[in-house]
Amino acid sequence: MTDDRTPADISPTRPAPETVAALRAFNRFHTRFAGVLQPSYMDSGMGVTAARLLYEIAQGQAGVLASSLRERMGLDAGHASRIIAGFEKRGWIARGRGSDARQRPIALTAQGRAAFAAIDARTRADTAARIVELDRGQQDDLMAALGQVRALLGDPMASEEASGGWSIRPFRIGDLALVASRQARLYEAEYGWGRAMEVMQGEITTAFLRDFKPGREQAWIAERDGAMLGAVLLADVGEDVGQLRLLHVERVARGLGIGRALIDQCVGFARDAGYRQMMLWTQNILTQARRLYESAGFQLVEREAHSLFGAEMTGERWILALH
Amino acid sequence: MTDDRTPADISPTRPAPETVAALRAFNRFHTRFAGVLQPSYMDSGMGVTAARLLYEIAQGQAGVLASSLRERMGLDAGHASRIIAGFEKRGWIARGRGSDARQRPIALTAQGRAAFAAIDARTRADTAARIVELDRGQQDDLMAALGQVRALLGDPMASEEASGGWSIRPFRIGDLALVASRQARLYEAEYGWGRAMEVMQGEITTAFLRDFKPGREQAWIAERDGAMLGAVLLADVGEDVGQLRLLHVERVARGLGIGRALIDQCVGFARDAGYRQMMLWTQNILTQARRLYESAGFQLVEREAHSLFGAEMTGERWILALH
DNA sequence: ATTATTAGTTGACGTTGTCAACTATCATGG
DNA sequence: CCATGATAGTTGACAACGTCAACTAATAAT
Repeated sequence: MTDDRTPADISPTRPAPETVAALRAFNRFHTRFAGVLQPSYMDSGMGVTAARLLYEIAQGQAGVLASSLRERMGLDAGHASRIIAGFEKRGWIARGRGSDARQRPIALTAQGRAAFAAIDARTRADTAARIVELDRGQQDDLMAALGQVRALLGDPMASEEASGGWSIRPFRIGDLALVASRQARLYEAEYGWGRAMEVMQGEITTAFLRDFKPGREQAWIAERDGAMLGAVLLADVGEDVGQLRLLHVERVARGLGIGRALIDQCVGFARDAGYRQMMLWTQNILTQARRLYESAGFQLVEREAHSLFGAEMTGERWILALH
Repeated sequence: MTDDRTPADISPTRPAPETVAALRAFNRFHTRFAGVLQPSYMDSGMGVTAARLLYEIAQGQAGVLASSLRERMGLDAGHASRIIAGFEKRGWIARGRGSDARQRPIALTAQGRAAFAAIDARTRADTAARIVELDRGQQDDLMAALGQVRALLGDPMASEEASGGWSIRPFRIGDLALVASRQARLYEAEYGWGRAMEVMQGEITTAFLRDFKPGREQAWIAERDGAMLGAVLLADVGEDVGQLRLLHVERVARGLGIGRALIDQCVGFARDAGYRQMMLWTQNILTQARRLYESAGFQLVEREAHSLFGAEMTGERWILALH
């Protein structure tokens, strides 16, 4: 786990001009790409705003209030009112009465669902058509990059979305090297640990892959929409002891309980695999990680000062009995 | 180098539903994020369209024709005409006469440049404000992800942009593990070489890092806006022989001459460092890479059949005398 | 009971964007 | 050279989009 950065580490650096330029260029690109400028949404005969509104109605709970939609989309009350009235006239929605008689809860009719489904299918096909030439691997890359952008730009939806939330899966080809890369950069940025740490991470992941014992060992990746949020390894160190290694959670994903979930996944697997004990090494300055280990039941059994990564610190060994 | 995929490998797989869903979700997010819906661009008193038009005028050559702008932006002739007339009335542009008397080439006046600069600064500040909380590393991640998205979604601008084009730089922390990850996934997707290859890549990069000899060894990353497009390593194998290792170019970046540039960089460095000879191992089925090596002056000196990565293939040793 | 607030509607109105008609110029081919 | 057609840009009519403020009806606060 890689937390407890010192204040200096998280102090908001003023964004670099290149970053700002890149983001602006991307914004221009995407505006064109998404075709937001086009007035008629997918030739459906309604404007983009109406289409977005219909989308919100269709996705949300039946019985939404106009005010909630308006607020969510930043729409003018009058404008929204007219669009909604239009939907009603077309028979797409029905409006009832709420407990509050001023409210007129909106629900899609069967007809409305059909209309939305038609538009939705059209959009989906259109979107799909724009990425047909991407193979499976490139699609994964795309999803990861999209997820990364959303996470970094702070999309509040990204964390709660139906499609999304995060999940944990076993590692696949290329994952472990990516873990090593992320960790190397993360520790460098947060603690200034340099190449020594990077080499160690490379050695750990490569050795893990080379000697991988299916059923006895495993690595897990926490991800959201294909973007890696964290990872952990379980290695067999003999004598029925499993070592938890390379736990980390990306900064953008902290506070979601991912670290704990990864530890639980790891410990659960080890227990099922019949290990007698879990073991891990960590550093005293990784206090957030230490808290996690402690709360998962690990106990500190050994400490040793060293300066493997430049600065002086204390390595710690923690164990957890499994039976 | 990783080319010459068989037809089966590049056959356009039908996009997976998750990918389409992720892209659509991203589109919704970004539409909101970029605020394209807002009618007045940055409270500048003009609409988004006018703002975009002004941007195009300011960015392009002086003396642009309205028709060119219109066509580029997909604008209605009448609409554009009125907006441009508005700019002229405000004194932001001056219109001359072209060789063709129908044309009225547009040029920004000093006043127009000032007005644009003001808006541009505002936009830049606004954009910067949205990413202030990102540290340097996260900004790099963001740029890489943005570049990746643009490349994968096929932004024609992405390749030619002033900011961009691609460039080659020495490796930094975390780069080599990323190279290993990308290569593992690439070879897996294109040739089905599995874990054996992945382990090899991990071993090569880790060993390189562990025994790195500054001045004698180096690795280079080709990138565009922070997104890795390719890489190559130069390793010292003794007796004044330098080995070129792990050359690869991402699919989205092929055909730009990046492979050749990486080889040249590598060979140039080796020559300057005083190596006597360059050497490399490759596989017979990587015909695109072989062509590159050949055109760079390498000569095939040894072949050996093996099946290290599953399928039967022939490993090849190529050398290049440097003096 | 008075006052303020909230959900939603309606009318007036300005802005944005579309379409077609229009002027002025240029290009081409007999 | 003239007829024809295309092109650059303008203009007017008009529909759609969006904003603002006034309005109704119901609820909440005191």
